[in-house]
Amino acid sequence: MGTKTRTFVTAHMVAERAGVSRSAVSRTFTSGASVSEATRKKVLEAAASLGYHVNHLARGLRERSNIVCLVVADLTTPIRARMVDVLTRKLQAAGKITMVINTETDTESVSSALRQTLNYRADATVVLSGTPPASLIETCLANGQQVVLINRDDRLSGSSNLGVDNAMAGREALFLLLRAGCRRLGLITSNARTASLVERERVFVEAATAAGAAVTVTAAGPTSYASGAEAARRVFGRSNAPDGVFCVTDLLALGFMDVARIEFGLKIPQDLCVVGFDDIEQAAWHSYQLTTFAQPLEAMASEVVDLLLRPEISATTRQIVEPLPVWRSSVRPGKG
Amino acid sequence: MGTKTRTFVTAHMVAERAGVSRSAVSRTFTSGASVSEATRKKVLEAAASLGYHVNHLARGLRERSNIVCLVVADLTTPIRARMVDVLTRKLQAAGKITMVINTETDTESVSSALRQTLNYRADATVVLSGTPPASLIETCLANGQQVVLINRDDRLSGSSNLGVDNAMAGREALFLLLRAGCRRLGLITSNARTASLVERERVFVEAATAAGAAVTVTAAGPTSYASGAEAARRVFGRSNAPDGVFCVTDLLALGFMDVARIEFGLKIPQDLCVVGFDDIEQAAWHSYQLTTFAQPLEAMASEVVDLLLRPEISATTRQIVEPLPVWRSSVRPGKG
DNA sequence: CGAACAAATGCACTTGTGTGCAAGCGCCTT
DNA sequence: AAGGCGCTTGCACACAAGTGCATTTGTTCG
Repeated sequence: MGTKTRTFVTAHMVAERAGVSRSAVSRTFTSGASVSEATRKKVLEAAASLGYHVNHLARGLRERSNIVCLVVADLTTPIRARMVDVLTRKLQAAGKITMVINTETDTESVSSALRQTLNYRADATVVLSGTPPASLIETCLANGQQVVLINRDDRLSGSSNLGVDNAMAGREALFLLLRAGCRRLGLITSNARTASLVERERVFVEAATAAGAAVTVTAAGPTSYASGAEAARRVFGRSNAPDGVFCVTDLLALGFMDVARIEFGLKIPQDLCVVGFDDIEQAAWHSYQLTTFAQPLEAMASEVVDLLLRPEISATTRQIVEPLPVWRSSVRPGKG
Repeated sequence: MGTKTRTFVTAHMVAERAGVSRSAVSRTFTSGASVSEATRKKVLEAAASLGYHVNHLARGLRERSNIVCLVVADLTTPIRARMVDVLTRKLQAAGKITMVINTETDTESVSSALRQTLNYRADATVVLSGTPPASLIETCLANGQQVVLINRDDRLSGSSNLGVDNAMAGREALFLLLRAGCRRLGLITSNARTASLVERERVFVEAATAAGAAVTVTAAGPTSYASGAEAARRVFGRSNAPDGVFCVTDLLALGFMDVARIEFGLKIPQDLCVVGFDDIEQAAWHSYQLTTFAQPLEAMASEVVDLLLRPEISATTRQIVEPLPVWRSSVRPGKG
């Protein structure tokens, strides 16, 4: 039976109703504070009847806000959606609340996102997309805010960095394709020159040329299914088409596979082997069965939470986690 | 050159640095307040050199917090990810910041999410998943908070409700299948008895029996690709298998299609017609080309923002938007 | 029964901001 | 030149919490 307040219930109102001081109300909701069982009960009753909820904004004025900001672009992408999902879950379990700032990947968008982060006194900012300018990271740190960059350029100082071992994936992808007997290699990437994508490309190409295999690199647009499809049209429209490709992203791989099979009648893995990266849900679908590398999202999220809970030791860390190879049937098994 | 503060910069520090009163600083960052150009400039310089950012938490003590909470489950689902994407975008454009609370669909999880919402003095809560108890909605409203339910049960009073016309989709799906010449109909749903899913099922089955067509209903698990796949195994393992199915969700449809084609060798749409709902990105992929209904997410998000900007007229509204049929090639075209 | 000690309570201050009110200041007009 | 008017500016309060310190209350032991 809440009386029509039309405004938020305050501790003061609860105190009045319960016939105690406001301090008593505050202590009732603070663990470890000294309140008698009798007043505690009175307060809880009054609070329940009024529908009182502690104002975390006011609490955040004196102590930590318990707010963590997630700066992210391309939220609809399966891998990003999963990152946000896992992170929000783990952060909630650690008593934090998540603010999501949906941005573009350009510097200006990311910068304004970071400023929002400061406006809301977030304990920490986790950047999943885009690359913030070093000066702004500096400002965040100067304000006592932690900054964690995930799969970003690792040369940014001051912040904590967390990323998967892209070099390992590049080498391993090459190994899988060579073992399958592929001789004309292709690398499919996007024209978003993210540090992670560039690294996977670089290592793959370097390792291939070192092994004496030629690689043609194709980038047909942003990191998407459509770009993978378009890349396939370009690649198979030319002579000397590849018989084994490494797509730096699963989304690219799936678009590439669809066009290769449907428009060019190729059989996978008989005529063409494909390796992806991310292990998005769709890679496991019956139509694709894509061999790829899984980002250990759970472990990465736990690592982030760990960093946040020990603010001290986090200065300029660089954590690298190993991607997990997932063998499916888009690559021929090695002989023997 | 920020001095190492290790704590957030306050308006007081800026005032000291600029040699003015704290009020002057506050007014500088409040549009429409009266400040001379000279002091304004001094303040802005001091603020920039210290890296000052207005504390929105403190501001939120007096006025609206500009925080909007999104309560959502199954965030990795493509349709949910898109909803969150579109909503965060529109809310940001309207000057709001989004808090995401990732919950399960059970009542207890949703309830605790709603309480968090109150704790952070959110101006409004938007519920995308699960169904909160009416009493808690009442509490939110009594606290002056708006509640918007999207695609939820519309019998919940007090809140604003927003949803797509599920009945229309059910009827139209039946029409498409009958026109394609399908005679043995199937309905694939999940065992998550969401109001939307139940409604689509109900209308489809009722309209079918009214038209003299038999329908077998199959639910093989939660709303997912795997459940759709499992449903196909059950349906085609029996005699009298359907030649036209309406899957209440695209994800179910895609799993169903994959198993029908790959494990049972059926051709779509020659042997089997499939209609989905949601128009997720994957429905448009070359492997599927699924005929489905698009949720007008942009329009729905705009509607939500509209509701938030006019708090008065929002009491107990029920807005229904029309889903948009998307014809692809998983259903045979009608003759003629 | 009184003293000593522990628990509970309230006062007042703190956090960072916005703003009403009154005072200060300068400029224009009569 | 003096009054008036308008633009600035600072003081003080409000917002909603947590907490140190002093005070009150209650209990137990001598």
